[in-house]
Amino acid sequence: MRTSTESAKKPRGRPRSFDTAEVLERVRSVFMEKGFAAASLDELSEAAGLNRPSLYAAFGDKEQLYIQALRFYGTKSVEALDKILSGAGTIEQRLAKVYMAAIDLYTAPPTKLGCMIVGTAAVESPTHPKIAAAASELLADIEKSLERAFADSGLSPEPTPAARARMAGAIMYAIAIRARIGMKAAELRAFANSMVPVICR
Amino acid sequence: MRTSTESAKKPRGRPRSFDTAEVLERVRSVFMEKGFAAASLDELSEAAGLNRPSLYAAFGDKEQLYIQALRFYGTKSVEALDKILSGAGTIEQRLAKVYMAAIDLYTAPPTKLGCMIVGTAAVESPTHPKIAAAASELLADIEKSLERAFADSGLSPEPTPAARARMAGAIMYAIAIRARIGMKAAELRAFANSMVPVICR
DNA sequence: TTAATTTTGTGCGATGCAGTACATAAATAT
DNA sequence: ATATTTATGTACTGCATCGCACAAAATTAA
Repeated sequence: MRTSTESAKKPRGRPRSFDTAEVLERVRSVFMEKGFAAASLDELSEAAGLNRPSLYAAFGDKEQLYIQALRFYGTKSVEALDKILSGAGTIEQRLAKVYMAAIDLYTAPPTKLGCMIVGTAAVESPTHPKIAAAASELLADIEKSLERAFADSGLSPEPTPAARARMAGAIMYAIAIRARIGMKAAELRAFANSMVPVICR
Repeated sequence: MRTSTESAKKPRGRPRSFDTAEVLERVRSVFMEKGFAAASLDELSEAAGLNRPSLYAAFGDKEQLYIQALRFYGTKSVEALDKILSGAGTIEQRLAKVYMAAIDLYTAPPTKLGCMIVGTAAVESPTHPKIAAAASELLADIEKSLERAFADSGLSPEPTPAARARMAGAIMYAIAIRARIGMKAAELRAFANSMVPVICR
């Protein structure tokens, strides 16, 4: 919780002209559109609104910058997921709500970019172990959140909460892939809605 | 069916020193490891065993080369899928066999690269519409193959064959993603096996 | 044997890119 | 005020990369 905007004491030198969270958000959108490898530092720094040396000083090299953007995105996503899952309604209703929110996000105009983890981090995993580790950690967090929800929801213990969570996660990843490749939101919604009762049977 | 190796008449000029299928296979492995954007033409031509001008003359630019490698991979995969699905055994047995074969492929040493469509084509889709189209077509072929198998398998018509196919496909994509990010084969197998009865219920 | 045709391979040119040095600016501490 | 510290911005340096030009090689047609 030390993003910026509210630092306790005055930091000594010239103050930064940017907000860390906003820079990560803008950088994230470039990475999500182009992927890690195809995103150039020129594009990234232009989108961020600050120049390369400032980017390097604040975030390190391209890989470190990417990982911070990924964690930023992932943490926010997991929080949103937790919030919906711990809200009101049956587990079916909450899971459907999660999928609808994800689909809205994945297919948001102007271009349907899917999910950053599934859509961009996975490619780099074989060549960038740190990216793979961060992605793997985030997917684990997502499934932990789902597992908690299933554990607390009075469903039959037959498919274990962990198994249901893996399944629900798999459906989410598949939606993200298909969104990025171009499937329409309506089809994705129909698919997701058809899967909810299967997962919660 | 005009790959090479067996051309009817002598083609006039200097004969090619390479086999198209083998070049596509080698190129594919580079693309699968690095992804489209990070794979350099130097790496590709070195792996292919021929130099850049020959690559260009034979396959066009990087994007065209990638698409041909993708189609080559995809077509072979769909054929293998069809073969297993139209083989002997209950639908549960055949689907499990499909997953085991996929997991073997996705986690093959030395590095676990998952599936080319899900693992590398998806990233480029927003910026390369032709890649998106090819990937989308291949995923559709995969699900058509699955749908045929479910339609011919005496399962209850309640979840329609199309719905079962989308579900079975989703599980396969999720396996591919997790393989690429680093999940162990044993875990993937356990997950796949737990999903088979759910899909075939 | 000569011409025509296609592939091969060296090598080049223009561009783009990641990362950094250096001078300038803006703030706090003394 | 002066010094110190941190951030900004211009400009630069190698280096990798893509795509192609051009000449040599290998084959068939005449």
